[in-house]
Amino acid sequence: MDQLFTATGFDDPGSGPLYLQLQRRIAEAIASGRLSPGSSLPAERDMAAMTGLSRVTIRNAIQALVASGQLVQRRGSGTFVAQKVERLEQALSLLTSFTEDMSRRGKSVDSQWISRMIGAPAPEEVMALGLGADEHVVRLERVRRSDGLPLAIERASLPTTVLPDPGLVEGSLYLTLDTLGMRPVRAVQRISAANLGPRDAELLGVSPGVAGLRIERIGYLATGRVVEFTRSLYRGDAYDFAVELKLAPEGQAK
Amino acid sequence: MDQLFTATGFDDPGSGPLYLQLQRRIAEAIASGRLSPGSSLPAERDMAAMTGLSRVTIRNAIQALVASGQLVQRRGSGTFVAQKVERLEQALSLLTSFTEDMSRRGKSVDSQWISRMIGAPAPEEVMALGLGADEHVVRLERVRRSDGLPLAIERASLPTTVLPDPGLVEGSLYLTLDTLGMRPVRAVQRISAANLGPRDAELLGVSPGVAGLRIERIGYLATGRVVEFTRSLYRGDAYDFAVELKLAPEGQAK
DNA sequence: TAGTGGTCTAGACCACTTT
DNA sequence: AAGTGGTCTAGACCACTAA
Repeated sequence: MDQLFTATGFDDPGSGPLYLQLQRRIAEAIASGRLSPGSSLPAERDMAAMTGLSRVTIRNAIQALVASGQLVQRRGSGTFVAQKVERLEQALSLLTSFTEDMSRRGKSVDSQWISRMIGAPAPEEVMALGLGADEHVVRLERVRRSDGLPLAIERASLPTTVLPDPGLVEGSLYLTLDTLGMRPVRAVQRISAANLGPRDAELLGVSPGVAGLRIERIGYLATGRVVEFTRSLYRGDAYDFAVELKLAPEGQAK
Repeated sequence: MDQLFTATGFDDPGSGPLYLQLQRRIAEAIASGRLSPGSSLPAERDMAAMTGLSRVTIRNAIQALVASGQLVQRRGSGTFVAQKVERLEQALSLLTSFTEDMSRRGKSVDSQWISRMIGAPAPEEVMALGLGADEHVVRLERVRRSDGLPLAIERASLPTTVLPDPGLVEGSLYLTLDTLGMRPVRAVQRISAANLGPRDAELLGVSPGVAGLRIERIGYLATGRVVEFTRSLYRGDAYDFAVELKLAPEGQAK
């Protein structure tokens, strides 16, 4: 960190904007390990003094690194190199719950409940769950953590006819459904990517704008009845989903 | 747009930072349609004069909307509301190529080649393709577009023993492999989310930092031989991947 | 209380696009 | 040539955290 923030080497003409030059310097220092995870950077005002740049320029350089999750800023405290997050991989070919998936690979799992409630369904929920008039839904909203690290936000909606009481779910949702004879045997998922909003980012402990994996799942019983409608948001830097694809059988091709 | 940028209504105490208040105003105007896709916003200096805020604050408000793809800025030209992008959905259960997938739903497909070359494999490629010593790889890099809109960047690597000449691929890679008797029947994909870097964002016509869907695929012949290693980056706002999951058969459970 | 990041300002010059 | 976004500065006050 000693010669990282010097005034030397900032020659505008060839190397682009100053804030990008500084950003590159810091990114390389992190990648090379010269700045190790958890270590703190100098205060913004100090960096400005050391480099001869203005504080606004310093902030501009830092901003992208915060947005991409490489740095973390805490007001009143400082700027720090983010902890490395081990990237987990989930097989998508099998229908397993978060809890089962994690414990299979020896990770601890816990949930931080945000809300558990019964209410009138939103139009989106009526559609997804195929609800009749005056049917109600149970909503379970929680942050899923593994080894203490927030990995995903899970927002599940189920008809009260499937899950009468949200208090029944403690750990695994699928385990609870199992005991009720309501475990889905089939599910359809839609996967997309989106920048995390401020609220979701805070729940996951990352900066707003970081890329997240958004997954919508509708689970079915063997009878074809819909039992769950779950919207999850995974940290993009912490999760891989693996899928195995097969060629369509000749007769089935369309 | 007439009363969108007035000085009224910016009372700090209750509503948070000024730039967030303005950002919210603009986002709502876009969502409600008062600002329609393609229409231009006033120049930053004009917005500053109209609202009584400084230009820096205006830029701060606009920045997040640009980062999330709702606005587009063009130097020397202006700030515009982004065109709406129809969200496409791809079934992941079947092994199909981009070209086949798109034409099945009646979209035009074209590719913009970035490079087609033969070279020595990178370590990553040796790993994925299971290459021997002095085997070479064909690299195909292109931007995939549908109806003229860039949707994905595709970077494919194949052993020269599978595809001797990159010039053989014009449209669909899988169609070309088909004629060579080298079409994969099975593939494994890994899906994750990442913020797009400046180069990839430019190729896709979005702003750096926008969330993208990253997909790595390894394709196998019936014999088990690896034929392709493809890394793709999809626009997160334009693509959904759909997957159907099934419960593990009892006997196969582990 | 001292130090940190968060916000905000007024003004400046540059690079680019449009006319 | 005029207008636009892109970059940069010096200085200020606020909100939060830590000792």
